Amino acid sequence: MANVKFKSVDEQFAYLKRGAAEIIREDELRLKLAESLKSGKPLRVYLGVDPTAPDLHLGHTVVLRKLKHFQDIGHTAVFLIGDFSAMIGDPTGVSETRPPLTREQVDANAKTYLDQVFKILDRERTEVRYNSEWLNKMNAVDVVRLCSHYRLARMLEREDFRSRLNENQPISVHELLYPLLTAIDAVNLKSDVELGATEQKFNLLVHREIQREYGLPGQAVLTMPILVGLDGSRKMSKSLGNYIGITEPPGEMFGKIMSIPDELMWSYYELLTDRTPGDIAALKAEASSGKKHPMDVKMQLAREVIAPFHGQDAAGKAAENFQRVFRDRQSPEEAPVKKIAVNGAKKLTALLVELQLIASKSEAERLIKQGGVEIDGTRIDDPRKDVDLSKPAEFLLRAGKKKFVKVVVG
RNA sequence: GGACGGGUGGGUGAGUGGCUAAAACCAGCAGACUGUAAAUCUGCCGCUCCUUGCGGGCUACGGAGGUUCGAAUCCUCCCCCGUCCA
Repeated sequence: MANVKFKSVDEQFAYLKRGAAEIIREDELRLKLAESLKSGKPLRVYLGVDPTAPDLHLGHTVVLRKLKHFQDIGHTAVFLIGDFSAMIGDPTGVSETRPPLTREQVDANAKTYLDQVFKILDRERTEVRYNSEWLNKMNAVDVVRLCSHYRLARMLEREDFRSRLNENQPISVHELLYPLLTAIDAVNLKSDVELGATEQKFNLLVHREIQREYGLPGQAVLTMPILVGLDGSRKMSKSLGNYIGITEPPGEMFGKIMSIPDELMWSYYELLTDRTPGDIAALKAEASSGKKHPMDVKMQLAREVIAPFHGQDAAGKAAENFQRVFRDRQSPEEAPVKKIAVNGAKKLTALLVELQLIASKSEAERLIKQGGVEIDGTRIDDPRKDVDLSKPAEFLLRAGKKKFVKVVVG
C-alpha cells in the first residue's frame, strides 16, 4: 500500500473507490478531495463502531481497511467507539430488539477492540473518540430538539423496521433513537466522510441529513459490501458461527479460508487483500481456464489474508502445514500442545471433553462411533476405549476434520 | 383500558392427554467421494451413567401452581409479543 500523500484527485478517488459498494455522492466526494488538495487540509473520515462483541473478525476488517486507505493517502482517520450508543443497541440487521449492554461490558469490549483495530490502522495517526463524550451531556431538551428534525415516516422506511412491523415483531421506541443520536457524533466530529457497511446506509444518510440540519455541509458516505461468511451465503457474523476471527491462530485462519466456496474467493480477494481489480480479474481468468488450479488460487488468498495479522512467515508455515495434512494426508507438523497429568487411565470420551475438543461426553461418544477420532493416525471407533495415562508419553489426537491436539502426558 | 390471536429444541414449524427427547425442513457434525470447495450418498444431531442395550436415570415445549395413574397438550394465576378498538 503506497504511502503517498495527496495524489491527484483522480488517483485518490480511484484508490478509494476500489471495493466500495456505493459512494454518496461521488461528485461530492471528488469536490471534497479537490478542496482538501487545494487547502492542504486533510479530510476527516470516520468510522463508528459499537463495541458489542469484543472479538473482531474479517468482516469487520473490510471497512477498517477502507479507513486505512484514507489514512494511507494522508487523510485523518477518526475511529469512533460508540460506548454510549452500544447501550441502546443498533437495530440494523436485527430481527428483534437487542439487549442493551451494561457500562462494564462496553468498557471491557472497547479496550480489546482497539488492540485489534490497530492491527490494521496506523495507531499513531488515528484519532480515537468515544461518543459518550458528547452524548452523555445531552439533556431532555437536546433530545427533543434532535427528534424534531426527523419524521417518523422516514424512519419507518427503513428495511429493518418495516419488515419487523410487517412480521409482527416488536420494535422498541428507543431503537428509533439510534440513528438520531449517532448523528450527533457526525455533528460533533464535523466529519467530511463517513464509512460503513452497506447495511449501515440508512444510518449514515440520517447522519448526513442531521448534519445539515445543524448547519454543517453534510458528509459524503462510502459504504463497503458485506463480507459473506464461511457458509457462502450469509453475512459473516459471530452469532452465525461462520466467521474467521483476526486473533485466531494462523493455521485455523488458513483452514477456514480454504473451506469457503470457490465463488466466494473473488470477493475475498477484493475486500481483504490489496490486489487491484485487474489483478483479480486475471486470476479469475486463469482459474476458470484451468491454467491455475482453483485450490492454489485459494491457498494464495489465504496467505495474503493472514499475513497482515501474523506475518509472512507464519502465513507460509500455515500453507505448508495445510498442504501436509490435507493434501498429503499426513499428521500436522505442529499442533497445539495440551499437557495432562500422569493419572492411570481415562476414558477417551472423558479425555476429549477435558481437552475441550468436544462439548459433551454424549457428543464425544457419537463422534467416536462415527469414526471421527484418531490417535496417532489410527482411527478409534470404540467409545469405551481407555487411554493409558499411567506414564509420561505423547500422542497426537484428532477429533473431527480439523481439530488436532498434541497430548503430552507427564 | 377492552376484544382477539400467539409464545414448542440453534432457526422455521407440526403436534390439542399416553405410541413424543417431541414430525418435517434448515442449520450443524461425522463418514464416503474430493481440492478440508461445491455437488452427491450414508449416518448422527438434549445431558448423563453403565453391563453400549431397540438399556437406565435426569432435564426440556414462556413462568409458577393445579387436575390426572400419566400433561407440550386440560384448569388457575402471572409474564411477554402482535392485531384491532380507545
